[in-house]
Amino acid sequence: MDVRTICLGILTRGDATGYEIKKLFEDDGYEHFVEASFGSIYPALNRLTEEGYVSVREESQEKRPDRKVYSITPAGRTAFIASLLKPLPEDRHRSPFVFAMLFADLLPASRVSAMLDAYIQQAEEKLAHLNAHDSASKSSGERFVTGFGRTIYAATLEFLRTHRAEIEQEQAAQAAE
Amino acid sequence: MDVRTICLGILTRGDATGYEIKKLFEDDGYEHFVEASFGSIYPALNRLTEEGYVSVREESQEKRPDRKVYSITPAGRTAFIASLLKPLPEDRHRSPFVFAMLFADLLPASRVSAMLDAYIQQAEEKLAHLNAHDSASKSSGERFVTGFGRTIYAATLEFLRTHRAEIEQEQAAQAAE
DNA sequence: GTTTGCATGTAAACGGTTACATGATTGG
DNA sequence: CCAATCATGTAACCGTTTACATGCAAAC
Repeated sequence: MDVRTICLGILTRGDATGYEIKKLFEDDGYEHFVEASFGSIYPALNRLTEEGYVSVREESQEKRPDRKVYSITPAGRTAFIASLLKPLPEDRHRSPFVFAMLFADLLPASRVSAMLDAYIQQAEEKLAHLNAHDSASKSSGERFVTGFGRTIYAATLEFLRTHRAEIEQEQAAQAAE
Repeated sequence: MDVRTICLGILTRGDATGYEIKKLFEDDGYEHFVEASFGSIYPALNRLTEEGYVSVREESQEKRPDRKVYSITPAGRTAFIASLLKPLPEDRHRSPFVFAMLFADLLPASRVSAMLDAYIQQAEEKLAHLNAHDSASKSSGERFVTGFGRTIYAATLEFLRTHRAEIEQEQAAQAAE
């Protein structure tokens, strides 16, 4: 899913600035599934404007920088929905952590434990973040996605806690050689 | 995790050609966590050779194209382990499916159901692929990773099956308006 | 007084994918 | 006969990240 489509999607929920688009994603916990940086959002928004998929109005603010508030146009809405009707690209998961675990036997036991600790802590934080969100005032799609995220993180934590010993013990054996 | 590091990692398990590196990853089910295409593997291998992290020997074969078999050098092994001792980059998950579910209310009910069906089927296939693999003749790290994958796919399927109605019903309500 | 938040943008660099080129063999 | 497997490689293209530039205000 490219940044263009992501921007259009968010704008179907209401007007927003480029800055807000980024914040919205982070606050709502969707950054677990889709990402975008400012360096890609701003150019995407400019291109969408040129193409007529969004419109802009500039707002001057006191004590704050000027902002450009974007609205999706009917053409943009149509294009967005069309993009969801096309076959979706497959998921991509890249996990340096999992890759590293593959080679646990080459690493010092302390490093493996540290990696596990860090990864577990991150998962806990992400889960807490998802739980912190009130499920009220959300569409069913949003509740579904939040629930999905919670399920994945919970399963991840459960697995890591019950199985970490299996690679940590291997380490102990190695070290004792 | 860049392709260079991935190649080095695989070569710690034994010599391989660029072609085999790709196949190994797919067969072992690691493509769920790390990806690499030929277009990135071959240049990576050439660069690693220049840098002295791997060595090559060319093998002429009858009835098959020539192959270049790569071996990791001591320097490569050291560099690989060093890369796993540095702080790991964070996981990246990009799921066009999850993104689309966020906007289920904008789509025809049939499309939402079709997306769910397709995603569930894919998860089933990936899970079956992981289960098909004998856990014998694997390092503890490999068993750990395979188990982790199984857990995630199982949790995914469980969630989707028990919660899909929540977004499909919304659709029904919309359609009835 | 430094960091954080608000706010937009550009440019270079990067890493990677896609498509293409080549070509023999085996299996369906 | 066609598709798949084996096998390597290049080049164009793509989207994105990173770093930088700017600047004020509020919070700590």
